[in-house]
Amino acid sequence: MTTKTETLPASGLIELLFFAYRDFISDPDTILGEIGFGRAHHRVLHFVDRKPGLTVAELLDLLKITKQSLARVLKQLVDGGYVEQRPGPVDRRQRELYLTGTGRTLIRSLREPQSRRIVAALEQSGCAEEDIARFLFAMVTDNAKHQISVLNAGGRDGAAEPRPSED
Amino acid sequence: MTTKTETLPASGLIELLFFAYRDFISDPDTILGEIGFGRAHHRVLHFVDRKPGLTVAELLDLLKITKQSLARVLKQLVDGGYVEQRPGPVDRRQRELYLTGTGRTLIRSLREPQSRRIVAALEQSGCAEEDIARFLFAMVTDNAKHQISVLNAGGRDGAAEPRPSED
DNA sequence: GATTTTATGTCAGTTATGTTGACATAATTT
DNA sequence: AAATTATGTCAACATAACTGACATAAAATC
Repeated sequence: MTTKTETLPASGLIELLFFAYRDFISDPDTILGEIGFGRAHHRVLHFVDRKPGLTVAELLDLLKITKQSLARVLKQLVDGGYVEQRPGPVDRRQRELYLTGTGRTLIRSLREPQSRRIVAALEQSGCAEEDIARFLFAMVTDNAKHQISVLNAGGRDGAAEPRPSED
Repeated sequence: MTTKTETLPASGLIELLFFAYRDFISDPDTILGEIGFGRAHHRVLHFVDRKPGLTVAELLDLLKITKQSLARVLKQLVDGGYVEQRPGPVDRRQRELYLTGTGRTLIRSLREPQSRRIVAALEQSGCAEEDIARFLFAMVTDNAKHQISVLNAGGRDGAAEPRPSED
């Protein structure tokens, strides 16, 4: 009789996710390192690009970090001319965040290798992007599901975005 | 004419990977936090469990961190009775690493919520585990592909594991 | 109009996890 | 006997997170 080695279902994917995410992140990390930035800057650039004009509070809610943590990287991004702050047109306490041309160039250069890697992986694996998207979407918490929906609904044309209660 | 918004292929997956990995990590993070450990401990526990008896050098190569970084968390894991070190039977300079019963219990409790989340996501998305596995495997670097293969080949029965050059 | 709440910023200290460089020890290899 | 290797350790440092406390200006409420 063999010794029973308890293996949970789908545990192979646990390890694969670790490696995949690590390598997925490494390309932009290299670029960021060269200009003295890190992942924190990357995330800010990403979301400001995804929703131009979003406020500091909205960004904090997406990143799930404290304002003190955000302040440091945001200051560096503003000082470096990657991000612009404008007072909110309706509530002047708010700071709306926008990427500058430089900021847009940087986020594009960070996304490029990631896009390449994903496209290559889709091809190599023969998987459909939609399937992977559905799986990854199903992996996130309900709160994140909602946030992603809002981002994809796109605040481009003033679609009245109802801001539901967030607890 | 509308302003052209450059969007790279598969860029939706970039954001989804960020959210999915963050939420995937959060369950074990909570458990770890309660006993004063972090992700670094998690990773060590995972790989020692995956390949019982692996050496410090092998672990460093999997984690891609320096020995000084590893030393800190490894010491805590050994002192806490989660990991055991035994001199290598053939080369007594090496330290083979093994989980104790406590260590195995802990890594199982960390894997459980992750397994649950993955299983639920597979069901919700209607995706096959094999497809996701193929995609994630395709996402990693060649070096990691090799490491994963070795781990899955399983060093259980003395299969002579050829250790190829690693540069 | 005065008070309270809100959005944001800032100062100071702490923690987790990584880094580099230098050196020590014991065991193996040459 | 000498050199190399596997591991450990000391010290200093960086990044990105954290908590707690307080400041300011604008908006909302009483």
